[in-house]
Amino acid sequence: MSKTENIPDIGKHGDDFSAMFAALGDPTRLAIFDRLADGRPRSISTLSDDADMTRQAVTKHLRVLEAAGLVQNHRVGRESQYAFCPDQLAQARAYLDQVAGRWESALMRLKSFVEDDEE
Amino acid sequence: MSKTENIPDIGKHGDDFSAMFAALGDPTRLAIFDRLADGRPRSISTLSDDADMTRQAVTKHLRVLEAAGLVQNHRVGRESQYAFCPDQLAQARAYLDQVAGRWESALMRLKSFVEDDEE
DNA sequence: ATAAAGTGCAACTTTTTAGTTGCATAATGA
DNA sequence: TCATTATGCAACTAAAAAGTTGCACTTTAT
Repeated sequence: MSKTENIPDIGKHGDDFSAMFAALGDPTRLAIFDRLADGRPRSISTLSDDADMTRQAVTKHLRVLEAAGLVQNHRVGRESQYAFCPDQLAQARAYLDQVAGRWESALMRLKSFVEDDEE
Repeated sequence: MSKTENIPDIGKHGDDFSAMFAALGDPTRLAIFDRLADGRPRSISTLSDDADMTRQAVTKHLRVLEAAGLVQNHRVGRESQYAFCPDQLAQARAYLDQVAGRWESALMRLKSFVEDDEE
């Protein structure tokens, strides 16, 4: 286990993001999340209607999304409404932007290196 | 299975994104991906050095990332170099932006609805 | 009051994923 | 040449995830 290379600070914050990506990493969950992006809260039954699986399965998916902070739940009467929650989405976007930014910077450095080499 | 509500076109493209998110949804893989964002290709051994798991495990993770189009592999001599691949990352960002956009639009509509109601 | 709708909990099976080990093979350096 | 380094393949174990079923409970509508 040589520690020669610089070790990125993943593990400090990287795990958090991976949990959120994991929540989105299931087609059913991503579909639910995508659907809730119109702002309208929906009950579990409503969300289960279009899914080709049990209500219980959908419930589990919703709890995974909730645990990841991607949706919010509040009970109204006998039904529990799940609603889109934009905060974590913003976090995910910020993270991906940051990664893309590092990549761009690396490209720039490589470009200027090549240019320096050519003159 | 009532089809009263409008069904989003997830499944047409949503599954693709979920596969990519799933690839990023593991802390080890996200760490590798994050690390490769500096543009420097690295061999499997190099990437295994800092990981607290077997080289084979890292290899599997790299193949998952490769299958998702997040990294590229090419063999040089006896070692196989894995490099950052920005295309899919851009796709992911675009998708999240689109979702966030839909959410924003929904907020706007709600806002103007409330304003209309108040006057 | 009572049936129906919406949900929750718990136990269970099945499938996938993460990780390991052992062995074989190609490329490199002394 | 021969040891070393880097990798690939296959079989395996262990753990997590996905999904099911059955039953109980609360809320709503008739």
